[in-house]
Amino acid sequence: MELEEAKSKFVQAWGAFGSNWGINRTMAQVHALLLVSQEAQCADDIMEQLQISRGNANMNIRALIDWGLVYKELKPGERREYFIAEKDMWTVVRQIIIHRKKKELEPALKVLEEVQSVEGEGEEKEAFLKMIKDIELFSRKADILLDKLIEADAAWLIGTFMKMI
Amino acid sequence: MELEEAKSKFVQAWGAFGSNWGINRTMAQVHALLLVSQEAQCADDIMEQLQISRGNANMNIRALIDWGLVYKELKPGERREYFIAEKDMWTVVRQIIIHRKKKELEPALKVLEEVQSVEGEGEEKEAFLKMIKDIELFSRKADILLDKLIEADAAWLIGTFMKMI
DNA sequence: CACAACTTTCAATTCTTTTTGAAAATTGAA
DNA sequence: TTCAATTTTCAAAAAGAATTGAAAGTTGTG
Repeated sequence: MELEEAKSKFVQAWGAFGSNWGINRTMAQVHALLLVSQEAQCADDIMEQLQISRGNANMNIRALIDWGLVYKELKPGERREYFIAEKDMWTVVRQIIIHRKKKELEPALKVLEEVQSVEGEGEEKEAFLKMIKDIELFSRKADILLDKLIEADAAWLIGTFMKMI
Repeated sequence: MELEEAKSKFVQAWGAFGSNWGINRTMAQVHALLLVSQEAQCADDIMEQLQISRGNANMNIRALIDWGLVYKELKPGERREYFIAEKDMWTVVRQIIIHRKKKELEPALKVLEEVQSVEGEGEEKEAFLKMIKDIELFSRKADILLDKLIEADAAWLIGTFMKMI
């Protein structure tokens, strides 16, 4: 396989992979492209390589910067912005955890709390409350675990992982 | 809050939550509905409560059965099929892990292996290979960890969790 | 076998999300 | 300040995913 073919295959696969996990396909592709690019790329480079429009490129680059997965790189004497990906995988995963936890797990916990304010009594209500509390317990564990992961460094992570298995 | 209101709120929220994680909204809603239903429900019950068509209900019930999250319950002397949700949260999570791991993590690992067969030499190729191997290493760790989780029982899980934090 | 009760399928439709592209805004240099 | 280079915005269009509903299929009973 040629290098360019391999890169392209990786970019495509990463895009498909991302879209199954609730991450926009193009966003995942831009990220993958920057991961396998040695040089910082500008908007036009990305547009050309992925065959996407300027607006699309811009939106997804912004989102990636917002997620902490991509950085701007300014070249002296150039107006144009260049972009590079965060290449440390543990940092990448950590940033994704931070973002998705805030956007999805925390609101879910909020709903679980809210619906516990259900009134009245009876077997039906008790069964409902038990189920909700069960889910909440599980989610809180996940929440705490993710917090630990976020603040952990790679070495600790590997160590814990080894002990676990 | 009324019990019915609370149930409905939970069902809606669970649906939205699911769709952010690459799980069809209706599938998540059907699952949530069955989770908070004391009695087994038939297709018509589900159609009515979620206001969805027969085809939609059928497809998503099948998918849930396929994922191991819902079971059929046959009542003596009745043709009609009734459905109940798996209510043990750890089993629910485990089933989801099994399903998504097979559908997404394993194919990703396959791509990561494939693109390593890149030919030629040079700095660019080496950098690409390093990045891919890095991602593969990480993914393999996740793969092993998930396997452990799948075979773990709830008690072991809690224990490991406690040690971890 | 014939029938009614129920389930499954799938082409057409609807809904949702993503993408485009041109206009507006911003920026830095002269 | 003006201008050209560049980035950002956003309404409209396109693409993609989910849903409908009616027809076809299946199943158990008499």
